Amino acid sequence: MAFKRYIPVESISELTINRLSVYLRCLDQLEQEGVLTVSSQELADRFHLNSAQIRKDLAYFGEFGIRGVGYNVAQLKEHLVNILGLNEERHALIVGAGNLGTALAHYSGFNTGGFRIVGILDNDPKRIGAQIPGGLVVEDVKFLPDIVKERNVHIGIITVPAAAAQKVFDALVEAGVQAVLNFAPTQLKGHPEVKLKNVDLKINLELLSFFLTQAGKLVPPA
Amino acid sequence: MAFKRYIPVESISELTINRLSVYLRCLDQLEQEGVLTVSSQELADRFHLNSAQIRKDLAYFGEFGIRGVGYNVAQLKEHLVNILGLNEERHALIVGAGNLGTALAHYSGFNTGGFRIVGILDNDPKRIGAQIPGGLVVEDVKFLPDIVKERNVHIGIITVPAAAAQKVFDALVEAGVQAVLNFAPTQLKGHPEVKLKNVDLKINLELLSFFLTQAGKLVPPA
DNA sequence: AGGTGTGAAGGTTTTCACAGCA
DNA sequence: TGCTGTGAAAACCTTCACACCT
Repeated sequence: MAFKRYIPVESISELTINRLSVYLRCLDQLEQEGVLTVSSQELADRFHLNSAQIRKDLAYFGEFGIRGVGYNVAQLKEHLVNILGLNEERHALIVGAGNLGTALAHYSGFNTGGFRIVGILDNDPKRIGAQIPGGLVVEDVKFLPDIVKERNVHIGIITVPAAAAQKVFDALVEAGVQAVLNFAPTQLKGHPEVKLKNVDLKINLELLSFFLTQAGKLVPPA
Repeated sequence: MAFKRYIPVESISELTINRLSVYLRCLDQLEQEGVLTVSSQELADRFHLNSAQIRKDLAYFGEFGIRGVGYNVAQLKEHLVNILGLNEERHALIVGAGNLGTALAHYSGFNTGGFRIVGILDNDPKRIGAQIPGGLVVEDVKFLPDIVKERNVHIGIITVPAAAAQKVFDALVEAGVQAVLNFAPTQLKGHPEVKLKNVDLKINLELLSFFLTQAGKLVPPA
């Protein structure tokens, strides 16, 4: 391997990082099937991806393949786990014990593979004390700062209504959380030192609605 | 307005369509505050967007502004609602009555603003018949084709485990559904005539984990 | 004056295509 | 031979900057 100049991680696109997760899912499946080695072309054909893109994405982080052969499935999987930081357990705290927050608290995807929900908070006395399947109990949001420190929370998850989201975000940042996943449909004012990722589920429905409505139509040009 | 050559809707980026939804949220908020008129610059400042991008996104669909003034909030909102097809009610069917599916069935974001969940299906006898808050009852997935036709389902929502997702997707397509939102963490083989949108919630957590792990680190260059 | 609509410039991401290595 | 890793090209997306209109 030739000498390499190093670049900061911030210069890698989120699109690339998201695809690493996708590759990880694919490798999981191949491993379960007992496949030991896979080429970028096989991966691409099997999972409807682009082989050059796979190789480029991986090349940001090292040289993991063997020319003429491909990638060792187990090894590449481990590399991806390390790159994504999934080797150490991440603690997440949910704020907002409505439908979505409650569902995420016992959603298997959020309690496996390196992640654990360590608490769920609300400000509504009717919700505080409620049992969540999986063992959690809804706690009062006023304890947020203590909980973040005591339970070593890395990631905050906002599932409160839009109007309350900014206050919750500020409180999470103030308490020292480094990363936040926001499900509230509102544009939060960002603290630059905290990584914020917005997920508006309804946007996806609206996108589908757009295609249902507009299919085959013509619109003015750019 | 000058003559315009028309372009197919397919040539407009999903990124643009997603931003239309964001603009709609912003306009909702401005309308609630009683703001009647807004310029692209004001919108951008207020919600941390880019004014040129707002104007370009809107320009795909027509000329909605008044030079020297800006946009009429109520009018622009109505234009966006029409563009996104939210003026007519969209029927969605959830397949998979686990945590996530159940939560989405009574998630307010999925039962307002043009959308209505008209059913939730599962293949597990222990779940079939269960009451969902909001009035739905879990039904047997074997009735999927009939339900799609009888209830005029436009959008399928897949919340089954990854291993079952492809079969559910094929069944939805077979039944005549035109658009599908897939929450299962797997790469579905697409039927080209059906719009498929994947949402893997865990990918977002993994992205945050990546930034927590890699913050400030250096990696080999592209 | 003031803000839209839009060509053109600039930046980013994807894809191509092949040198080089196992 | 066969596949990786990677410059170069192509495609795509964002931002600039200003002509034009109200």
